[in-house]
Amino acid sequence: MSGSGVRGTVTMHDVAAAAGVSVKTVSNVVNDYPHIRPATREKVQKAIDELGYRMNLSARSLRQGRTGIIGLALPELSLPYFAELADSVIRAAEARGVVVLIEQTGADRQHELDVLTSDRRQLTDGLIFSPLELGPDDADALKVDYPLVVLGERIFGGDWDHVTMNNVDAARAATQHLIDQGRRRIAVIGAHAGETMGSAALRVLGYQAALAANGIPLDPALIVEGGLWHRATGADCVARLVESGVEFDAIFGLNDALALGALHALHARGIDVPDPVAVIGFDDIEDAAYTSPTLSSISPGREQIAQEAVDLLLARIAGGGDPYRRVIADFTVVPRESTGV
Amino acid sequence: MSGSGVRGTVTMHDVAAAAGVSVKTVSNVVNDYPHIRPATREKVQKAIDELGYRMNLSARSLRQGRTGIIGLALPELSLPYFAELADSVIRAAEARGVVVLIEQTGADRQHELDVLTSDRRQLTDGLIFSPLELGPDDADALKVDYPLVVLGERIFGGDWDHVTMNNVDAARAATQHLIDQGRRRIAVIGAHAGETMGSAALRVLGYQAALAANGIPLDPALIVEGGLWHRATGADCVARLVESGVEFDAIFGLNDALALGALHALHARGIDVPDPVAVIGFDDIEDAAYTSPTLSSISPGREQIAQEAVDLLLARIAGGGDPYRRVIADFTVVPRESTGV
DNA sequence: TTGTATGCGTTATCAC
DNA sequence: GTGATAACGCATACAA
Repeated sequence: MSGSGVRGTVTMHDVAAAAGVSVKTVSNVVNDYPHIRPATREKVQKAIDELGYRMNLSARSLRQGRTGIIGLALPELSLPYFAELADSVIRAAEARGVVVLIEQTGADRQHELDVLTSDRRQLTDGLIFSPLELGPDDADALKVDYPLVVLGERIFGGDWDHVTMNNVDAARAATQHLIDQGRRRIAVIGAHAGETMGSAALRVLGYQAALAANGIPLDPALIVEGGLWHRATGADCVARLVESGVEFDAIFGLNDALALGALHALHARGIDVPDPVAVIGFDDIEDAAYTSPTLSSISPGREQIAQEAVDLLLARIAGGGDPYRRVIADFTVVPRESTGV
Repeated sequence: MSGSGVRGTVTMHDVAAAAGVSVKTVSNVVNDYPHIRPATREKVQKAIDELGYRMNLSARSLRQGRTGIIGLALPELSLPYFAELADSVIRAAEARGVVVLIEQTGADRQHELDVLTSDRRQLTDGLIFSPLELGPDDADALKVDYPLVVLGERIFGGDWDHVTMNNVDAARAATQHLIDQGRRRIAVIGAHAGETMGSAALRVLGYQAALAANGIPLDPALIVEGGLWHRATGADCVARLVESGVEFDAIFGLNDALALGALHALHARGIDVPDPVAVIGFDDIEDAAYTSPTLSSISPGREQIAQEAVDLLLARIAGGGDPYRRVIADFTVVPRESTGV
């Protein structure tokens, strides 16, 4: 009866006793230590099976100083892009034998700072961090003493690994796509006024570059501010755009949630898509393929980002003092009905 | 220099030495033990701050037999309903001082079974489990020796806590809502043929009950099978429905993803919503408020489900041998444009 | 109110 | 190739 059904009761000692070996030998077996006599291994395995032994991971963590858990800090899972990113990160982690602890920062600056120094960092071997509010001034806060991989381009050049995409080029490509469809009065929604390094600023830069490359004058009235990149913000941006009376024949949503909100607001006002107004988003979330009309977007290579991030983090955890790396994921333009393709 | 900046190097012993007390006293302070002399507490706190002491959670876990982590097993985060559920669970957990480890089962039966016996269960104090494939025959697999809260109504009457909603009544209300708008030929998409206990079966039951209560004959041709409740499945169901040539003036998507797929497929065929075809979904995901037209749905009290689940699990972890509970969350009908309201 | 000593289950360092 | 034993850092009887 001993231990059967009672959680965590069977220890290596029990297995060792049952198999007539020492605990070290049991440890060797469960850890696939190379030099074990087959007969010994078999004997131990038999005892393990019969007793239903499960390793106590807390004990192992204490001893090794590692938990086998990695942290993933992101704004919120109810934003489809981050839900899909989390999905990919969890899959990548599972394939590599680690599990993922998710923390939501709610796009709150203080919360983003807290997550870096939280007690929970004790529980994880490293952190994949996708900040939304921290900026260049917070670089010091990111100088932490555990393995860290930062997603996005908000903060450059620190002592940590970085996985991002080329926001400028991708936004330029999105804008160029609209221009290629004959659009000249292209509004961009979700801009962040004071920002210089965030995704918003970089994507607006790409937008401006595309206009310039095509000799299209930049009209500041077409750049619409919008804080949180939620659907509601996108709808609100379009409302303000329409009320302002400025003419436009296309909208570039700085992410898909904004673009979805835009589609909704345009529909509510009886403005058809793609004519007279074309719409493109950014992120290529699953929704984009199912809206009416379907939403053109930029696919940021989410799977690649997730895998690179996990690989970099695990390499860092494994202890390489390698130079910090900066991985730039590929993107592609995904044309759909909302841009008339 | 000792330990500063080097992770995990400062222990209770160091703090005790610095403060001139014993480790037990340090332990008392960090655990808010009531009877400590203020002067002592202050002295210890000062040493903690100066040394930058952080408790080693692995050591605590080993000692206490608890990790402070709860597991959440769900099909996949890229399904919006589950992403939003995870969001709510993480918030509820955080408010109660525990963190959440998410595992995706991919709606795969074997994977759902594996998650119940995985090594990872060693890492969590309990599990909130949302199965999609397990059925009544798998009840034995759910007889586990750790705290478990099951979401949904797939498996009844075991020795575990249960949080669900009244699927039958909710589906009846959804159907009744369509009937109230004058619909008589109501198709339902996403049905599961052999199933008797799952959400699909229960919701179809509610659908049938509503028809019967209104004297509307049941036409089997209006019940469309659809395995995975993804958007693509919803689109496919509608395609088959249209091709079958059967007349219909409304569609009840057994979840919102199916309904979104249906909206997409109807739009692609030039069939307007809500006239001639009204559509209602189930789950009330955020998307529903932003589709064109907006999607009527059933709100399942997701926040309530998450909080109840976490509370039940923590109570069970805390050790109550209380009788197993079954919590039924409230639902509401949310009428939007897709049903002509 | 605080200190001492022991053990949680594992891995690692040595011997043998 | 395998065994004895000492940590890992904390919580808790038990003692004082």
